[in-house]
Amino acid sequence: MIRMAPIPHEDLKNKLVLVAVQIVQKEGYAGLNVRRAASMAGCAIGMVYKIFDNMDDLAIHVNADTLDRLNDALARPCSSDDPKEAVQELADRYIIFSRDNFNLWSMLFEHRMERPLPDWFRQKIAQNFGHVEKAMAPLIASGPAVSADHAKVLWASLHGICSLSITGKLDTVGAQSASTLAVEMINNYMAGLAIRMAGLAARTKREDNSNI
Amino acid sequence: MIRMAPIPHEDLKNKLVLVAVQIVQKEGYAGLNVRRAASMAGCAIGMVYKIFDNMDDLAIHVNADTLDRLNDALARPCSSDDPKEAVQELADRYIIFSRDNFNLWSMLFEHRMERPLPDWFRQKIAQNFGHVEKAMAPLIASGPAVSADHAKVLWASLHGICSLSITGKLDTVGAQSASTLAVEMINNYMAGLAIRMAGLAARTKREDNSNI
DNA sequence: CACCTACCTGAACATTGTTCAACAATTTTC
DNA sequence: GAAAATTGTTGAACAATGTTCAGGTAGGTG
Repeated sequence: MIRMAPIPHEDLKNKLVLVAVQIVQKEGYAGLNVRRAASMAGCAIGMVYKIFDNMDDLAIHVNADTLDRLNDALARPCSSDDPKEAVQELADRYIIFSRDNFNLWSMLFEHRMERPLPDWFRQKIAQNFGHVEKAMAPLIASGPAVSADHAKVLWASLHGICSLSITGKLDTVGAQSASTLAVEMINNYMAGLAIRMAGLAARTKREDNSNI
Repeated sequence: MIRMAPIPHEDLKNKLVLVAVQIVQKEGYAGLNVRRAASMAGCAIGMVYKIFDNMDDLAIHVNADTLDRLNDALARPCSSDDPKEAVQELADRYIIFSRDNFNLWSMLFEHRMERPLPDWFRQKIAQNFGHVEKAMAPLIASGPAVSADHAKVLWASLHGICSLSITGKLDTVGAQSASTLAVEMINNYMAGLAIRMAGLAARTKREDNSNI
């Protein structure tokens, strides 16, 4: 029985996630399995189970890495302060990311966990939403709670468009049309939102006046 | 070797899809496997492969059945002729369907095919979109092609909201909030669309006048 | 009745996730 | 320094899956 020199678990964990990401990137989630990850990381099968609860756990860590990368892409400051422009730019970055990292991005949604997502993972999701919230903030009069809801709507919608479009369920072709549809969605949503916000502001103002 | 009386393949095909639907309905896609489907349908494992190319093929047929049911739910006439009301009603039905048929609905998106979707399956998807297109048609001045795009945007967005919400990736709870977010999305999108349509109409009218 | 053909069967194989008894290295004890 | 105890690693072995195909069965044909 040849035995490897013991490696700090933290290092092996990083290595395993790294090779898993490489595998998924190249061949999709279907290409990922214990034996391959173990052999590429240079450890025994059993070690994978010392470090992760199971393959699902490893998969979650791959997804976490993807969310981190996506977060990096969204964290760069937008070129405009205008909410609509900024949101549009973020959407573009999202679409580009989903195209350039198709397999990893797909896995984020393909892979359904039986258990509820761990908290640290949900936080990474929230972090991504945060960028949209921030870009929208100037537009929303009613405070950050409402702003968060609008960000969720926009981001979930964007995801839906991206998802159906790229998986060929929209009878359209490729990321180009995802982009077109996303522009349409954001344009109309933001326009409608602006109108309704203006209406709200006017009503509030009238009420203020009548209170004097 | 006990041998069953020969059954017309069409009948066995229907039976296999039926039991597969039952399995997925009760235990999710993960609970579906050849042996179980075969034993529940009262046939040998090999027969499944005589009738379907592989498990993927069976899965597609389960998904097709789900799309048919969803289509039935959407096909009922809406209680209002107003596009916004009608679309809202369709969205509600969609959300209710996704909640009541969670496992089957999930499978529609969980299950990624390696090959492009067969044409007859894409047609079933298009059929579903058709209901939204029809409901929106009165609103859209520029003809059915554009109307189809708007329907796609709305429907894909709705799917995104539903999907992220129900799978717990929106930090919200359950179908109730999916519904709230969907209402918000449709309200704003339709409002924005109405504005921009009005703008387009006005511009077109001006151009008509200047041509006289 | 003997043969043939078509078709159904399930044992067998390959590939996976997962476990755990055996083993090697290191540390502790005397 | 040797023996024992502890710690940590290994990969064979198990169970569950998708898939195939040699072999068996029933009905048709002469």
